[in-house]
Amino acid sequence: MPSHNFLSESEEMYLVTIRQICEDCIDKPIPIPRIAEHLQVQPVSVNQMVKKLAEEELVEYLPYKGVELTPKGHEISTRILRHRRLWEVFLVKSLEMDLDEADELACQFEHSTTSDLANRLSNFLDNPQVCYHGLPIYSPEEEYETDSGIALSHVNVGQPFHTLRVDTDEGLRTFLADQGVSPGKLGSVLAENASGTIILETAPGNRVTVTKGIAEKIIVEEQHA
Amino acid sequence: MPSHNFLSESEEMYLVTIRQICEDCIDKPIPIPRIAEHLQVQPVSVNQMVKKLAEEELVEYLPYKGVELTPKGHEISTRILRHRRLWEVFLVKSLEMDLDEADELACQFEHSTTSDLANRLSNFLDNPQVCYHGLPIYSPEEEYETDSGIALSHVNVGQPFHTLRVDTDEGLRTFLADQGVSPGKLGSVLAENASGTIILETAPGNRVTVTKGIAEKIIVEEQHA
DNA sequence: AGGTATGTTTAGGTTGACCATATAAATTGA
DNA sequence: TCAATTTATATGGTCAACCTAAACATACCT
Repeated sequence: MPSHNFLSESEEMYLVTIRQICEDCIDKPIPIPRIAEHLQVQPVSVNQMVKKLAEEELVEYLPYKGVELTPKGHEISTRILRHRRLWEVFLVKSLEMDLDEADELACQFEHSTTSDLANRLSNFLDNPQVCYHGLPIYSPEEEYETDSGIALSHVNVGQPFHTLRVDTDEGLRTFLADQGVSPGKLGSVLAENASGTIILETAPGNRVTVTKGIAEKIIVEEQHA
Repeated sequence: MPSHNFLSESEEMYLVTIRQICEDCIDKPIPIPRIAEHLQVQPVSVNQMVKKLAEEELVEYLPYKGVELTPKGHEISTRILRHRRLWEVFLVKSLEMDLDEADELACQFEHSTTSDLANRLSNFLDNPQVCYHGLPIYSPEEEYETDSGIALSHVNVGQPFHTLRVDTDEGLRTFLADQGVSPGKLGSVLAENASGTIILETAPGNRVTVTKGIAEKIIVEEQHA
């Protein structure tokens, strides 16, 4: 039986954790031990919680394989991440907090944040598209984003694009964000060699070279007209 | 034995509830059933929690009489109320939320708010002195406020003053706030009759008449030179 | 002073989120 | 293919915060 839709803080944390591991590494079913590690909790506990979430149809669980978010679970985690990142931006931008402290607090606030509050906050902050980690702040509509993006490795030379996601680890993401490759930003493909290495231009005169491997993790949308 | 000083959300709620009943009505020891009523909880539960709080030396419990905050308890509840009211002001002033919704949310946020965050928030809001209910936003120093105020009923005719607190029920407090009698606001005593009824001036030409009973609940500080 | 209403405590139960330990099952790789 | 490793589950325990029901103590009023 489904849907009270009253999730505990704990349930919410599990959902976003699963979602974030997903964002980081693409390989679809997330094994339970990885979740345990992220949450600093014993695998047993994750197992129990995953069962509960599966009953509520927020995740699908394939024993010995791992866990995947259902559309419902995806939608909820998207909303929570939106809330978290909006708070992060507020705390850093308006209150000039440390990014680390801001993250910790945002992580608390996200659970008591209603959609209405999030919208007001977004509006107050001039609708930021990206948080201070370069991760996207989803808009309320795209709650189950149909993911129209394609990998940068499949973009033709000369094609302008804007970045949707950067599905890499934190370090690389930060590096790329510094180079102008982060959600919302524009760029174009200048050249590509036989081995798949790609040269981008992210701003006039600012060029970035990435390997094929990395280009596969950069999800973009082609820019037309 | 005392002082981890890690209070659960629940413990914090009990402390501020006791504090607020206190703010509202002055009669010192708060009976357990009143706390239960405020928190919409069974008296048994309050009893248990009060015992725990007493062990932590945050309240003093006199069976069949009631509960009083210790200085430590007072300090903590003051800090929490400061946090709550700052959030309330932010949500209403900056995000234009409904006062009711703002209160509900502020009530959640207060528990994850550090003093540092509160100070930044206060600063961001231009250090407001009063929340939208006309209740004071304590400053971090006066954590155990030595309560220098005197009752308005003891102020001499002609004496200017500023209001510190209005220890009445919500309805009356709102009425008085509308008339210019709320924390931080100035006024002076124009006249007093034999039965103790007092006439105030809160702004040029704006007069308010209050009974002796009410004047006893309005705590002010005399304004000199 | 005594009896009732009110307040307090005891005892036992529930739920949510975690834990440890032990056993069972599946995957992996030599 | 079979042992070694990894992963899952079953069982039972803790702790916090609540609950009900019933027993008990006190206060207050006549």
